[in-house]
Amino acid sequence: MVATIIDVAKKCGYSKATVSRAFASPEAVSERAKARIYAAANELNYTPNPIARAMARQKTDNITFVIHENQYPAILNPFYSSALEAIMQETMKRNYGLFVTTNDHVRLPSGEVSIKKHMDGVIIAGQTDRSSIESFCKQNIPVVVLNNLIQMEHLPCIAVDNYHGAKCAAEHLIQKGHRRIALLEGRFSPQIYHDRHNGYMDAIVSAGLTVDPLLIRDVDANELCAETCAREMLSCPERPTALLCTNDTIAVGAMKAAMRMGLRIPEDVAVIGFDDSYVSRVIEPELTTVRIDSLQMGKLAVEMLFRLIDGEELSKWYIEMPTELIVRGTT
Amino acid sequence: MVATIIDVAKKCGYSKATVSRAFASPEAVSERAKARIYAAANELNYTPNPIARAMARQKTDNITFVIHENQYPAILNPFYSSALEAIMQETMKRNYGLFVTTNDHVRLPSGEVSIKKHMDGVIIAGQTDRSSIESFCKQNIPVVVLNNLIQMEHLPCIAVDNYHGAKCAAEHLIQKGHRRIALLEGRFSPQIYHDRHNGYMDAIVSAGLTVDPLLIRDVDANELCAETCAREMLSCPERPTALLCTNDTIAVGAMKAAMRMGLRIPEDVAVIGFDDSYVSRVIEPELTTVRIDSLQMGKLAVEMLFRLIDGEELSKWYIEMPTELIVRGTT
DNA sequence: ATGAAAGCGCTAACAC
DNA sequence: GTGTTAGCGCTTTCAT
Repeated sequence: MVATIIDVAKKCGYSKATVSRAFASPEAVSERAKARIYAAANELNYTPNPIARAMARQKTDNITFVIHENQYPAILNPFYSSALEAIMQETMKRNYGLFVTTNDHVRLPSGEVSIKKHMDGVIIAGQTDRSSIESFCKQNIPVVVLNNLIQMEHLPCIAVDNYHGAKCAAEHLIQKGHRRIALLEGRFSPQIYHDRHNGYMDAIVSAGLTVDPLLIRDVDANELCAETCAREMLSCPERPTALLCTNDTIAVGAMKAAMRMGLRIPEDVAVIGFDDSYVSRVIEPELTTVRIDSLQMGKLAVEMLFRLIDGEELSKWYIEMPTELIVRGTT
Repeated sequence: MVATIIDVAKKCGYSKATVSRAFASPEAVSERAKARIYAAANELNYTPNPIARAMARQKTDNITFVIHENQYPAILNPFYSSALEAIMQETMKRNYGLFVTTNDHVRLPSGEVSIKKHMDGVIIAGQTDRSSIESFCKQNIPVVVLNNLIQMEHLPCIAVDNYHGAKCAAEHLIQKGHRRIALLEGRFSPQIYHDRHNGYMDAIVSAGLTVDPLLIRDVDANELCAETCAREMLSCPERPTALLCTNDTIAVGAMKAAMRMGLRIPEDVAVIGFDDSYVSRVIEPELTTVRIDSLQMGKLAVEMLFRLIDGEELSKWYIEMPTELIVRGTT
């Protein structure tokens, strides 16, 4: 049906070995041969079959980005989408293919799970389980973990200095004169949750302010839930004058609550977000937020992964991304 | 290094055919054999190699989503990201793999371009070139085109009723009493551009209003450009009282211009967007916009593609998605 | 520079 | 229900 290397070989009179070389390592083939081979290939609409190539070379030239489904949405995820954008660009640059998947496993009839492995390497976004990573290791597939720190021998991780980010944000509010600073914290992975929580706590305590448990609330990281929560807090007699939110989506919800209650931002209530995702500059006034360079994070992940794929050594197995407070209009 | 089907066969005493069946069609294998085979497989950390499987079956169980790089950003694209989200979910449901790529071609040493084909089918988002589609056809790879109508025999396309959407939006503004309605149009593909343009024009003309060329402006579809453009228009002595924008990003830029000039929305100036993308509900007041069900669009694309992959007939080659005006706070 | 031949790991007739 | 065998389309020694 579709032309194969044999068809081309027959048509041009060279062996399939030479045809193969003409495509895979053209410098090893004479000009004369190449001319004939390419001509024959064009006539037959022949293009090399990458599956067969992968089979013979034991290499697919693909990598996979996995974002587990509990982190829904996957593509529309406000945090991971920009990391993925960068991963995509970098992967394309190297002429690799990119799989994107929420379920890196497939259930075998044996009841066991088996990883899908059309790929030479994997980037795992955030939450995952050790067994998942172990599966990849057993199949000798390099893994890089993005936005999560998993203690495992020779497992490259890129995480974020969340503690510092949250601390700076709280300090900024304190310095602006706020004394009742609420914390709306998303139910993220324990690691991230605690680091941001502790950053806030330490800033409050260091400043000699009292920690009011009523001002600390867990929320689901969506606008509606955040809005409801913020509205409740802002309705209290002793309402907070600032809302520190552990991601931008929560911050947007909080802003909506304030605006809809007729409060002015930042005069009546200040808001800070986290991540510096695209929403932070959509809302007006634009959101003061803790910036994480997630594009750079994605880029670093790809670079580490390709080093591993190429069999090189990694200078470090753990990278901590810095955070930086970006002051915009909501403080 | 990594265990193969042969290792398992040796270890458990069955032939590799039976081992293969135990994984690919377990119902054809006795319980006794399966028990032994799975046990051996587990000990060896064996999992079937999908490349070899694809090679033998001539089927990869993968599809590809291609969004050409001129439509940058790819993942962060406000329109295509939600279609991709749906495509992803649907694809995972069927236990297929999903490639995402901006360059579906790879340059061959022959100077020709060759498509990457680890996949059984392709969804192309928006702009593309005929030759790209023809390449896929020549390799017998089914293609579905999303958000673009390309006249080609047996080429499934899913596009949008842009004319109707723009017309409704303009009519809504007219009905609200607006007489100076500006049009900020993004430089999209000619098809989309013209349909939205004509929808606006027809509504204006039908209402007996005069078309003021000063009120019609092309813009790049980003916030900054839109804000600049809107600011200029709103600074004119005879400023428009409504801004019809051909996507939500432009509308957000326009809203920022108005807000920063101290104009109230919708009292002083009304704004309408297009797409009903995530930004429409981030901005406050929330944006009146023309809804396109892009999740559904993605879902339909996947369904059509799988029909083709499964060798079934398509009842129709062209689907036009309806549009619907969603009235929120900006009108 | 080119060719012959042995895989790569699996599936799918076909036979028993 | 299980085994035998012939591929799937390419790469890669090893010769020449």
